[in-house]
Amino acid sequence: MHAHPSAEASLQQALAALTSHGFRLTKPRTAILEILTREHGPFSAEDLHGRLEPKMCDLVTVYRSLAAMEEIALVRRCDFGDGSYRYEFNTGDDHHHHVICRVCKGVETVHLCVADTLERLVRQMGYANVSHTLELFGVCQNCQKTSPPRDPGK
Amino acid sequence: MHAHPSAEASLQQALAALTSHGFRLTKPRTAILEILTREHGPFSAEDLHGRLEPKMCDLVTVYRSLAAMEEIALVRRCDFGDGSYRYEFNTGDDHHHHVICRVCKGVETVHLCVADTLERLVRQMGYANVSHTLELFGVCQNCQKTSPPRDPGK
DNA sequence: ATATGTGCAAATTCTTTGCATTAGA
DNA sequence: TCTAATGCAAAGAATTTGCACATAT
Repeated sequence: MHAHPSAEASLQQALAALTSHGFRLTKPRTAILEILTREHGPFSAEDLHGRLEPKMCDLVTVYRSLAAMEEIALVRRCDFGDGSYRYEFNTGDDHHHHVICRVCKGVETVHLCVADTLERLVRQMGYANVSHTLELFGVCQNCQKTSPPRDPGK
Repeated sequence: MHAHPSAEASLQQALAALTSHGFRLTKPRTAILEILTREHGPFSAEDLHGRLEPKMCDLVTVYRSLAAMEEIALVRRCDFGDGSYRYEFNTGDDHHHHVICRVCKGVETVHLCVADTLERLVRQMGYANVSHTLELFGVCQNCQKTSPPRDPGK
């Protein structure tokens, strides 16, 4: 049972990327990447910190590690608009988006992106280096059952 | 020279909406709505506060006013992922998105949305009450001229 | 050996809250 | 009048920074 096509391969690749960029291979960084390559997430810094072995490292180190990894595009930082960031391993090839349940905060992945049209339009407007963020929100099936469909909510 | 088709009309409508929802018509609220209906923004709370007459009100009041207005859908809160929120008047009828320049932080509006396809897909996945956020980022023409196209950016 | 990484504490930034005072309706 | 709105100060939450100590290369 493997979470990803090749979690192990991704991990090795990621570790190599770290060193090739002049970053040192430390226990916390390795541990963080192990989690990120095995489970899709995305995880908040605190989530991640909680999943690490008890005395692995300080929360600050998680933040700093993630910052380093984002710098070299090993991780993507997601913003679900709830005041904290989530991080996920950046496989590079699969551009995808998330559906976040407003109730249980669960996250599913949508492997379809339609923003290319928009990006093209924006390039035509004269912008360079165009990118985008797109997140979807809703109430998942489970949560619909649990609480009757009230709250037309935000 | 009018910024919007009918800034004045929007303002009156907005003020009416406030009272009809049991909110009182105060100077700060009126002033904030004047700005929001005249200029598209979106503005951060501090932007707005800076545009108000010197002693109009405290920044806290701007936050509280915007919260009230968002509650009754008079304003939309945007998240550009830079750690602060921007607010814009919600005309209701024009679903649009923004292009944010990474360099000068300027904002343009894109009157085209392609996320309907995605929303439909997500509904098919079983989600109710589906919505989305979509923001575009790039480097505007001006900023491309100013500084040579370095920084492949975030 | 030596620069990079880490822990701990404190600073920052944006936003929200508590409470006494002021002012709409 | 009488409740809702405001100002000021302080609390909160997430993230970042400073600095002495520890550690990967």
